[in-house]
Amino acid sequence: MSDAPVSSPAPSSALSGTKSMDDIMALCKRRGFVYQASEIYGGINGFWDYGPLGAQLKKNLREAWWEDMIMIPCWGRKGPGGERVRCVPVETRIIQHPKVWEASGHIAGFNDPMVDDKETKQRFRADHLVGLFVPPGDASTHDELSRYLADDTLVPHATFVDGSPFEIFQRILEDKVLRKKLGLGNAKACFEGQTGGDKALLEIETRHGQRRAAVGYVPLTLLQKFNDKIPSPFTQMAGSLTQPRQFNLMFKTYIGATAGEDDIAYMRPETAQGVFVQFKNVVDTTRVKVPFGIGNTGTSFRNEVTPRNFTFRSREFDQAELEFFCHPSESVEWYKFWRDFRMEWWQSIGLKGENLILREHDKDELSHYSQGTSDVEYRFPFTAPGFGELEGIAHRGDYDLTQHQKHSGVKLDYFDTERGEPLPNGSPKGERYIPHCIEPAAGLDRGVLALLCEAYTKDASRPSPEIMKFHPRIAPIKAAVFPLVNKDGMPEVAEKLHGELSRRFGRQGFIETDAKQSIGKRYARMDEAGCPFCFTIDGDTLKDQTVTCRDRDTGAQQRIALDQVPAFVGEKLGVG
RNA sequence: GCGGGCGUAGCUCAGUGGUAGAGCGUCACGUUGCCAACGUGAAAGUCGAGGGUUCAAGUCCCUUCGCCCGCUCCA
Repeated sequence: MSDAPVSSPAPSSALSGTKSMDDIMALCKRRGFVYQASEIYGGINGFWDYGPLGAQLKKNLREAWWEDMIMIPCWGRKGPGGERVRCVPVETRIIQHPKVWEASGHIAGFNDPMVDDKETKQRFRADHLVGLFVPPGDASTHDELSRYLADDTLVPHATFVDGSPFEIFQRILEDKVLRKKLGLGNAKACFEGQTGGDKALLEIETRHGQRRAAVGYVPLTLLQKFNDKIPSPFTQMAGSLTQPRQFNLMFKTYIGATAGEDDIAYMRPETAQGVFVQFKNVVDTTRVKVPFGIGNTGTSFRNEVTPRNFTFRSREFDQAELEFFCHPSESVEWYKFWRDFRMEWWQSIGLKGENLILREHDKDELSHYSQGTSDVEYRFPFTAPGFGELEGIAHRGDYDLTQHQKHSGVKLDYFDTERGEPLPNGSPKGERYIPHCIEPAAGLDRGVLALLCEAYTKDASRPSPEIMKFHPRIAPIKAAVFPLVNKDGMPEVAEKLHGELSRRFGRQGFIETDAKQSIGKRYARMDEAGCPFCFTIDGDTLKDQTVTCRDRDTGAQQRIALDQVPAFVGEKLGVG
């Protein structure tokens, strides 16, 4: 932490789980952090706006990310190879060629058909439905049974959703009670060695004698044709399942004024693909050398099934993503490097303590192409005692560049002039490869929400019980200047100091001043808004040129020289 | 999409079918001597929206929208 650019506030010991989300939401509205979108029209489900303080808070978070990831990556630290980390930005469009989303897998992956069981009110993904298929005639070979699964002609004898075909297969083998319930006699595994993840073969006894049966995924086409005949996985009764319904998680739009079906485009569900699509241009035009990163920030859209939990699962949200490209042999080292740095970074802006965790995904949780994924997770009041994801750091291998190379027909490999056997003239021969990619992908709106939840503090012993303890670096209001009373020359001194602080720090956040009402009330207002420091001009200021500096978190006061105030603020904000 | 809860001033909430209320906050004026001080005054509401019952609806009924909680979902 010694190279972190700013000093840290006192760690907050309060667990998020003990804070009230209702209180936090009320304060967010009252102080202008978060408003409901389109509120005067009744609001619109899944969308939230930021008020003045929220907008500045989010801007500070985005800029902290930009500074520490792009301009001076990792606070100037060296990467695993001993060189400084190098990153460049791009800014890519929300709307891309529709093929981008075919290549990335989002159009397929974000269109999961769902089925509801009308009896039990349960919903499941249609492609998770596993059936036990008992053919009417004899089907003794793997191929013959497989044909039934692909044929869409055989209605399953029973269905399941909580497991892979192989797991269901094992359950049927081992569970006598289940077999009885399904009207089956003895069962044993057959075709040893041919059982696999997506189908498995059983030898069973039924009323009609010895049969061979298959366990496999129920094809979608079969569900559409026979869904009134397919038994519910929850009751094994037919007739209670709905038709498979598309849940379109991609936002669709139309390009051009005479929009028709040919003009369909999609709003991006993540900013990362913009980087992969421009990878070749960045390499060709900016003299970057692997290893290096490309950062991209901006708005993304997902038609969440159920937007919930304040701004946590909004349908429109901002991301800050870095795609870091490296040689395959160094990728695991870089993955660990970024994983650890990103955790440290969130801690550096105030998410201290046990509410923040780094969670390494289990092997079976990983995408098929990933060699490692970690989440930085925060214990929100609404997830406690569980955690919600703020950022995912994924080892994506060469998956994305390979996909786009395949779909676009454009070569996306990289010629590394510093690798390969030395040539007779001493220079390396060079090596051509598709770089591996490490992706730290942060949610900015979730980050803001975590900062709000972490900052929110209720302290009944204080005259103003609600305090937003933002880290000075991200606090939307940086400082406030008050005349103790609105006379005797104090307002003039306050005005001068306010002007000076505004000139020096007004780019980082608001500098407030207020001469109305009691000093306690003015302090209290700043506590709720999360202003870390208040400077008060009093009678002594006129005599000895000192002011009171009041600390938000403790309420403690110290006197400092009037002309030292800008230096004091600069040091606390880390901008000298 | 299902089930439950809620929706009255900026916030927190009272409100028995019969005049729209309180506290806090906000603003103005006065006062002021370091923690939501005090006094006086003011602004602020289509009672979420639409329809119905009634002489009369914030209150009863129906529909709808939004928020919260639990399911479901989150490549």
